[in-house]
Formats: sequence, structure tokens, C-alpha cells
Amino acid sequence: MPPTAENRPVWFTDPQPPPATEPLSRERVVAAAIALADADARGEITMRAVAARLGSSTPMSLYRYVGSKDGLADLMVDEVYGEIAVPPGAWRDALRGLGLSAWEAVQRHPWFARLAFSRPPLGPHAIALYDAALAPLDGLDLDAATRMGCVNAVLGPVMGAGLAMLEERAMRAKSGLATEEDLAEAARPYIERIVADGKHPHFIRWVSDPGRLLPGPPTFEQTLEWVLDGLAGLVTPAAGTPGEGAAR
Amino acid sequence: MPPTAENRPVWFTDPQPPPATEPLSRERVVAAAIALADADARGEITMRAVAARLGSSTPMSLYRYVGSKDGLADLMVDEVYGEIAVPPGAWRDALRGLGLSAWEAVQRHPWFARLAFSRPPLGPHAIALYDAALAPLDGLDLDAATRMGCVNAVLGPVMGAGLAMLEERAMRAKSGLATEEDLAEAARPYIERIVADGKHPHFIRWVSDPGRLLPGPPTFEQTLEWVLDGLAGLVTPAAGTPGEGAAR
DNA sequence: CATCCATGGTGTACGTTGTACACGACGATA
DNA sequence: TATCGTCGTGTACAACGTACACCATGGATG
Repeated sequence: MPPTAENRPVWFTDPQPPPATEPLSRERVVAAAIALADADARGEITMRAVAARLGSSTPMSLYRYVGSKDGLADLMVDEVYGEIAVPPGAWRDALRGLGLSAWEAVQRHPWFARLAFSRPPLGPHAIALYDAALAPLDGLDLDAATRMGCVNAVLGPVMGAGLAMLEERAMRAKSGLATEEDLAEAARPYIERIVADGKHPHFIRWVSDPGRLLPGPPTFEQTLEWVLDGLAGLVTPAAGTPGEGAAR
Repeated sequence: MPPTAENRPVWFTDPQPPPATEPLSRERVVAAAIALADADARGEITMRAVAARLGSSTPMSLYRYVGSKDGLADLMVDEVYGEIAVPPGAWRDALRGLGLSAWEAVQRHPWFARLAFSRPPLGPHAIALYDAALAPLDGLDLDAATRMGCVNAVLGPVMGAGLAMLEERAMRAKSGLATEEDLAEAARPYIERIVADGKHPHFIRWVSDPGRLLPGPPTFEQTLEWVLDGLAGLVTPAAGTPGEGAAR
């Protein structure tokens, strides 16, 4: 006689929380969301997936700690801002270190490039980072807009390179193609039609070159150096006229 | 006696298509989607909204012309690629023109910066544009990866600036804040807490400056010029040693 | 000791999204 | 006149974010 709802003893009806999971917390929710976003090729998460990873049966558990999915994204972004550091030193070394540190963080968390560009950097770690990045510019006789412009000129290429990385990862995952050869094979029908078409000879010359997929130059580090060169012209406007701005 | 389903004459039961809309087409679908994305602060669209704009009562009408929402995005992106032009001339003038033309297109269609970074540029307009951008680099003794790197080095800042523009538009729309003063007012609670905290003096010095919201420098045009300066070092490696790569 | 209430996790449910599928209207063709 | 390809519609479903009511528990309070 199998146990029914009536005769079943409490050991069956009261199965007590299976693995006695440790309690939820804002930190655990954010950490789980970051881990999932890191693992996902497109860097996207789902409240249900985050809840499942934490052993919760319903996404509603999370809302006691984060308010909304957007709020969770704010917290994730600020967490990564906390992984970025500005080394001490003169402005050029400091900003180069900022760029390289941010680039490393973006390589660990490609989704950061997408999310950080979609919200104001007002979290505690973000503000601390901007404070550290503005510090070496403070004695240079630059107005406020220019100081912040210097920082953003360094972070801009970082985010751009991160978005490109995210795109490549997503495309690779969607098509299930691991090697460069597989990827080139998948794009072949498109390419061949263009080659057969005969127009666009310069594009054809590019796709026909087997070395076209090599990383660079210009690498990210080189672009960053160019930006720093340009900023040097702002910081010490010796060559041009002092008040010279951009065209527009 | 009001007309019922049985006795009602055909003038009631057969109300014929109200305004006799012109037939759908792939061009009309793409144009409607672009118009909606231009109007939306976040640059996002909905298949239902596109269908409604075309006078259709169901989103399924569109799927006879576009395959999927992602496919529609591909078409939208390629349409904007068609608005970008490369002027004739030497490589530096050509690439500067490319950057400025792309920047104008991104200002018209901020969503382009987000979508173009999320897919390979394989549409006909995109390929024609890349062909035109590669053309002035073809006689310069650069390998294929470097030639494409030059083009992307120009387009990168364009997309970065576009994403920043998109973010500002979205934030402004979400908070319903029109003027700079309103915006500053909304951010005040955050800011004041930080100021009261006392840490982050350089950040405080920045937020306390009324001129911090002025556009620049560095403006987009100035950043573009820096990139072109950097590219000039690649194209004619007279100053440094020829084989010099990036730091890393 | 009985009661209350704050805290934290659950279950159900709703509106919105993309889109699969079957159907109906209609002009061209056989 | 019968058939068929083209075009648009209506219904339906799964997945998403999240509002709301509910229950379990454990310490504070009478």
C-alpha cells in the first residue's frame, strides 16, 4: 500500500528544505547574476535563471534584495567598476593604467561594456574610480568638462573594444562555430556571392587575404596610446593656439 | 428594429478595408521600423508597433517580408550603412570624411550604434561602404588586418559616441527631464550624499563646477583627429622602428 | 506562556513580447 | 469554372519581468 495524502507520515509530507541552503543576500544575488552573465555568450541573464542558480524555485525571491532587473544591473555594473584601479603617478601613466585595468575587467565581463554605457556611473565604486581618475588631472589647469572628457576619452575605446568582443562571442556561439576555419566556412556563401559579383574589388582583396583575421594592429593598447598622445596636446597646448577647439 | 446578424444587409456586414492602404513591402516595413526606432528614446521597437504603424492589425503581417525581428534589424542597419559615404581623396581625407559622415548618420539614428555593433556588416550597403573605405588604403603597403583595423579605428569612436548619445536620450526620457537644470536637480540627492561624505574630493570638485556639462573638449571631431594622427604613424612608419607593435 | 509582528521565501497570475501555425480572401492561370 | 500562389489575419503559446497575496519562522512584547 503506497502512502497517500491521508496516511502518509510526516517524514513524507514535510520533506524539509533539501540541502539547507545558506540564506540569500544582495551579495549572493549579484554574484550569481555576474557568474551567469559571464557564462552567457550574449552576456544576458534572466531573473528566473538567477533564482534557479541560487536554489530558489521562484524569481520573486530576488526582489526582496534588488528591486528590479535594472537595479540588479546597476549593482552588477558597480561591482565591476570596483575591479578597476588607477595606479599612482603622473596623469599619463595614471590614465594608461586606468585604460589597461578597465580593459582587463571588460575581458573578464564583456557584458559590462554594454551595461555601463546604458546608465550613469553613480554607484559607490564608480564614483571612487572617477575620483581616482580625476585626481592626477586636478593640478593641470583644465576646466571641469575637459577633465572629465579626458577620462571618458580613455574609457571610450575600452567599451568599444568590449562591445566588439561581445559581438564576436555571440556570433560564434549562435552559429556554434569554434575555430576560425569553421567561421570562415560559414561566411563563405555570402563572400563568394560578392566575389562573383565583381564589384567591390578592395573588399574582395581583403577577404582573399588569409592574414585578415589576425588581431591587429591597431590593437587596443595602441589605440589607447594614440588617445593619450592626443590628450597630451590638450594638457600642454604648446604647439597650437591655446583656445583652439575642435572644428564643428 | 435594429439590424441583427441575420437581417443586416451587406453594407453593414461587408465594411471593406477602411482606407484602402497601399500594399506592404519589405521597404515599407523597414522604413516604418526605422521611423519608430528614431522616435523612441531608447531606440527600441516592437513588431506589434511596426505592424500598427503600417495599418496592420497583427504583427504576423511583417513576417512575410522580414523573417524575424533580428532579420529586420539587419535590414535597418544596412539601410543606415547606405547613408554613410566616403569622399574621394587621399587616405586621411577619406577616412576623416568617413568618420564625419558616419557620425551624422548616427546622430540621425542613435540606435544604429547599438545594432551595428551586434552583427557582422555583411549587408550590401555595408560591404559597399567598407569597399569604399578600404580603397584609399590599398596602395599603402599595409597587410589586410591593418587595413581593416584602420577603418574600424575610425568607426569605433563613432559608435562609442553614439552609444553615449543613446544613453543620455534614454535617461532624459525616463526621468522626464528636459532642461539641464532639471537633470542636475534630479541627481542632486545622490551628489549631495557624496559631497557630505567628504571622500572623493576630485569628484566633488568636478560636480561643483557649473561648466561641467559643456560639450567638451575633447569633442568627437577632435578624438577622430587623434585617431588619424595615430594611423599616420602606421601608414608611414618613419619616426619609430618599422616593426614596432603595441606595448601589451 | 500567549500573542504579535517583522522578516524572508513561495505560488499564482497578469501583461507584454516574439513568433508558429492554420485559415481566408483574391487575382492569375489552366 | 476549378486550381493555385500570394498576401494578410486570427488564434495561440512559451518566456519574460514583476505585482500581490500568502505562509513559515523566530524574536519581542503583553
